[in-house]
Amino acid sequence: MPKIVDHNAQRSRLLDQAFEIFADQGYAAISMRGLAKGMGVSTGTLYHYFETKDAIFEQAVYHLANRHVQAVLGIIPPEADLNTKLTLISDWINNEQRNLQRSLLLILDFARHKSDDKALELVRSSSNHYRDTLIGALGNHPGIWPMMVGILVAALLEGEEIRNPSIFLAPLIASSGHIGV
Amino acid sequence: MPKIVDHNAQRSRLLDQAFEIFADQGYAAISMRGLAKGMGVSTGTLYHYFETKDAIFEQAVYHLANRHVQAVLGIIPPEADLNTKLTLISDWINNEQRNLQRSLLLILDFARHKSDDKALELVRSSSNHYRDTLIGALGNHPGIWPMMVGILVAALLEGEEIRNPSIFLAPLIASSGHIGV
DNA sequence: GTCTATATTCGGATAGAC
DNA sequence: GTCTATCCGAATATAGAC
Repeated sequence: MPKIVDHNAQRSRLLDQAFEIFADQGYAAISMRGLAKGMGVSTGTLYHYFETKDAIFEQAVYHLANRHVQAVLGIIPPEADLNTKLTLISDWINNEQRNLQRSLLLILDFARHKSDDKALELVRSSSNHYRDTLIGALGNHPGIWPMMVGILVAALLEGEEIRNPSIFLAPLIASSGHIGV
Repeated sequence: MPKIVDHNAQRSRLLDQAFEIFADQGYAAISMRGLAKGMGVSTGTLYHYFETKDAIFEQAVYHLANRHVQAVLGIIPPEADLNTKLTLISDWINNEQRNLQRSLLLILDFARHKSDDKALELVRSSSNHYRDTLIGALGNHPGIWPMMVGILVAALLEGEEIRNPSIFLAPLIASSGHIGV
């Protein structure tokens, strides 16, 4: 009988590593050899688990988006009131800001360099995944998604850490009439 | 007699061209040779006007930031009321969205690849230039800057055009008690 | 033209479950 | 010992720089 490894778990581990490398170096800058070396496997192994370099990238992005989304869903009790949910999400953003910013930069970098239809679809669908999760948790208040994205990017531009994102998010929810007033 | 060209005007023209090329290809991807070729001048000419590739990039970014800022200041009568100013800025964002997004992507791309102190300072100071202009025109309402950035980036992610940014900006101003209510 | 570097392929080596 | 998923890395083909 053949050597058995948990194919899915191994795949998942490879995707995590691939994401780190892509996020550090950018999509175009890293070669399959460099990728394999950085992951401690051979190019052959990489092709055993994935079709192409594009496929690795695509799946790595989705993989991390899914992990993020699951993490948010996991910490938000559906029956909690809006104020509690807002606090929980705000804390989560604080803790995950580096990773969220890295994801965002990687996606934008990818969209910049590869602007064919498939690439744009990847960008759109992974960003929608984040957006829909946020809206699902806090409700569809106008501007909550651009504000969320802007908080992450503005912090990058300032070179500072995000302190308390709920300061900016709360008024948007309040003005829709669900909190305070 | 030496050939006379308006040194400043020529410089300015070169910076505009350089920005377009950097914005299209990214900072790391383009060589001085490629830059010169794309601008239709020799590398010698380039080095006559600028010290290094870094210097060209830095000045090109500042040059465009200045142009944008001056454009905004030019269309906003200081004595206009807040609603009028908001409408004017909103229209301007609509018209300039492509260029604003390109600037933003270029700056983020640069910050990603060169993260030494000088690079971070360039990022910070050019982004502050935009932010202070916005705040100077509309007032320092909490969240107005991240919202502005987020509107631009979220549109990139969705692959859609920005329609009416004032929908998102107005409530922030209103909730500070200067408009409506 | 040469040279370099890339993505992808392929024949074979290895590990480990039976 | 047998069998095969897993893994390797040299080889291939192709593209682009110079």
